[in-house]
Amino acid sequence: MRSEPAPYEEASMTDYDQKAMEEKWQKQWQELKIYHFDFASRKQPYSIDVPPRYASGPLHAGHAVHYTHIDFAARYKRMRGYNVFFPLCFDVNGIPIEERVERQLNITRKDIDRHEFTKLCSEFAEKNIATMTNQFIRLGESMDPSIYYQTDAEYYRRITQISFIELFKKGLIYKGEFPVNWCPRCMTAMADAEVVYSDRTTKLNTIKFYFHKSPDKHLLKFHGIGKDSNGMYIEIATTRPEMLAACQIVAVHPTDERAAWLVGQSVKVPTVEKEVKIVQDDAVDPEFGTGLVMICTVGDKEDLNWVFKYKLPLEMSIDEEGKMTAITGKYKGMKIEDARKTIIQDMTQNGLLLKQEPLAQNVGVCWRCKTPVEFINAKQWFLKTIPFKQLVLDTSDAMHWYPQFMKIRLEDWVHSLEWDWVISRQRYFATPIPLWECESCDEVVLARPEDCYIDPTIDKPPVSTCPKCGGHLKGCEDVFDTWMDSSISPLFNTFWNRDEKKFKKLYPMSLRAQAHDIIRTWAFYTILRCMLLTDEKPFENIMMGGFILSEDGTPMHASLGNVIDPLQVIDEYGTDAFRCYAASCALGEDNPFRRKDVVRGTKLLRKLWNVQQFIGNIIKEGKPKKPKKLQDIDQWILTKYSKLVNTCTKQMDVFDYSPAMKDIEYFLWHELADHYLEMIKGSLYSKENVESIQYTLYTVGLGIVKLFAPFFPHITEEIYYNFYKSYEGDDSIHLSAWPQAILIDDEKEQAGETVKEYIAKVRAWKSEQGIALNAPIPAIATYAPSESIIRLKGNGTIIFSTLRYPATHTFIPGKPEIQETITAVEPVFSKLGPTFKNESSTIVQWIKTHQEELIAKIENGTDILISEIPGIKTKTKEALHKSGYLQLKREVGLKGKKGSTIVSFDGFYIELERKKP
RNA sequence: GGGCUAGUGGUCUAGUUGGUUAUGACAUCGCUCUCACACGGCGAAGGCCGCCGGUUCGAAUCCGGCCUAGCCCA
Repeated sequence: MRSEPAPYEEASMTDYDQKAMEEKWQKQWQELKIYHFDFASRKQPYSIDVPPRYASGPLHAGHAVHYTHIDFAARYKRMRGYNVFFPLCFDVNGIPIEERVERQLNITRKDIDRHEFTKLCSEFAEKNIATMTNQFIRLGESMDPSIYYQTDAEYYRRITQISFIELFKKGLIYKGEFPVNWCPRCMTAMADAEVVYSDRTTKLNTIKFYFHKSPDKHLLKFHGIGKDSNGMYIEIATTRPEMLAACQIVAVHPTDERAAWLVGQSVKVPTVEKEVKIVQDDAVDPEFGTGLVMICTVGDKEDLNWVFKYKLPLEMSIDEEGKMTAITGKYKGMKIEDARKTIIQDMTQNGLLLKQEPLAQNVGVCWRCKTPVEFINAKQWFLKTIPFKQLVLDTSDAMHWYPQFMKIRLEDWVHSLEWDWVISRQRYFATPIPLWECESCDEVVLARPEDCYIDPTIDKPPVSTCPKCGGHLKGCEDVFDTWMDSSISPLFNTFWNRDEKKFKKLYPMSLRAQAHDIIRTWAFYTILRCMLLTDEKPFENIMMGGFILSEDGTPMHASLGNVIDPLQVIDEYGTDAFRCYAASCALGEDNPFRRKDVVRGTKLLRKLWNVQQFIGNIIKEGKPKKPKKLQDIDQWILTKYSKLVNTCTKQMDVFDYSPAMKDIEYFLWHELADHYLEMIKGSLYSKENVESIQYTLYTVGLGIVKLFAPFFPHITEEIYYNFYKSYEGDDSIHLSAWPQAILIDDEKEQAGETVKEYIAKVRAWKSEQGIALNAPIPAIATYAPSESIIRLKGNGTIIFSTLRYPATHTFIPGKPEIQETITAVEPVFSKLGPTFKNESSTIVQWIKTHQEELIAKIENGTDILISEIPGIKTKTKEALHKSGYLQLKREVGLKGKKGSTIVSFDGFYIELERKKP
């Protein structure tokens, strides 16, 4: 059981039902189609390359926050007068969907007809799309369904295929070999997602590798080096002795004491006629086995990294049936397990095996049959990537990254690239690769672009036989990596290859929004593909969302049961409140889900609602006109408001939502509600300066609703309809113009601040004294420096009515005749430090320990020369107090004039009639 | 193992051209129903700013090392 505040429905507030209100607007916005991108518009487009949501399941809170961040941008830009392109879209191709379908139905894709299977995948995805479309609406996202797309539709796959054909014609596509995860039992290639990990115990075998040329005997003092009648050898521990034939290299850690002697030597691989070199490498774990590692192609993923680092040949010791290949010599054709047993027997007989010990191991196995996964070589299609590293880096430099540091991740990734992009998959549910191959001569026949979308497993090639040798043409059964589809989203969105006019208008797109986990995929591949096809960057700005973790700070995982359903949160607190949490997440940073911030959102919304009720009541007679003269306090709040508009606009421009919302919130809650509204109430009830106040309240009230509109679309729309729409005329606040600064007057702002502080201090004092805030105060006079008195006098009405001062109260420049005592003397560090450097700590120490002496001297009007302080060598004639090295803390004695009491706050002294006993 | 990011009262969080007295929220404890809001207002208590070292007169802030967490490493 959670103990939580009562749901908002039970709130005692009248006319405020967030849930009903949100439903009402969600429905109405759909009917009014207010988020429609208008191709005919003359407004400048702001186009957003939205992440097409992957259709493998419903949205969780993390997705909800990401899309909400994008929605903030869309709504803000709409109010700034842009024609916003914000498509509703889904990514549908790919392995994860295949995998979910297989698991759900407990089948493999090979169990049924290929096209039957893709149909099941499609149906599965459609259900999720329907669910998510509804989720987007409930989240208040302003996506436009009229520019909808999904990546598995023929209209989209067609563009994927055409883009491939163009790249092929440019000579950027080639066929090569590449290792894939392979289940030897199911005889199928596997995605990483299909590999599960399982703990099992295996045997670690320590094997002799003889030196090619026996080195110096002193090496024998090191561990892992031995000698027998056949010569000197190194000891290597391995769990996969059957892979010895594929051994390419032996590695040792560079800090290993043996490294200097071993690196560069050659050793003989047991059981096969082969010599390999010893190298040093950081990735070796010196603690594992003997600290010497044999690197095979390809035992595991780590081996693959070494293969590319040292450019080793891709030799395979295991074939697709899980049998040993020809390179293993006498073990050829054996099953893996049998080969391992036999080779161990052989090595034992030949004295090559030193020891065998049990080892707990975490191995990758096929999720279905639990057979350990192997790597085998498969024919794959590649897109040339390595030659374009610099092109991608230059392009990323030409874009604005938010936050900036995310660009470093892309750069790191690009620098670490070792091989080209494998774009083919041995899969079904994805875009078919649009080509045929000759069964006799391997000639490739491409599809004609005008024939796309095309499925070579069904459709006929453009020519009936191989143009080269007349052989039979076989349709390509491989499909594209899903990133081949999604990495052309900017091209699809902008009508590339379909409508040159629209393309020119929309490309490059204004904004790419995505999360940081797919920088190396989506961001990288998009930049690469789009540059290769258009020679221009795909977008101007890229905004990178962080990760949303579960409430305890761990990542959300279905298996951990900690996935947060945004709709549940919305059901409980409302969409606008959820969006308050979303806004509180800084861009690019990982954030745990904070229920408290949602609850806080409900409070903020309520405050906004209440303030607007108050304002609405005051402006109900009509749209106030700008009066000839605005009272000071109105100019003060208008200046504050204008400055808020300026900072907030700057923040929204760079997606700094969290500080923007905080600033608006602070203004609303404190400056406007706590101070301004309280200050003007008195005038309002006594009908003074009403026009000035009405104008100010209308301007600031409407402005605040507009500033909040991108964050809280529902409540702001409701308030707009209730109080402002009849005067403003825009059909929706979301179609209205973003506010502008209307008055910046620093002098009036200062005056207002003085009055605000004065009133706040007196109100706080009343509260402390237990005096009701609306009770009169017997204040006789206020003393303050003359510039403060001028400011206070200029706002006399406000002060008298707010604080309920008697009409006889007067403002007097200067100080009253009171007893003022110095209570403490403090050093001014920022002045002492730079002047006296090393000696400043001595001075500070002395000040702290000689308080009474100092206070006495200062009160007498004398001072202390710095040179008088013991231990000070600096020659200076400066005095501590007069030269400004001290700050005095004063207290006002309560003994004022007869019959009165003095209260003081910094700089103000208020003389009060003494309470009658 | 590598890259990036974060580590601040019980919980969450703001805070970089270095200035000694670190922001706010939630929770806790006082006081207070005042004509938009008691789901409000006023106030109090609560911190070796992850750890260690360095630079500096002075470090949450700059530098180095370490620990912990998140994402990515085809």
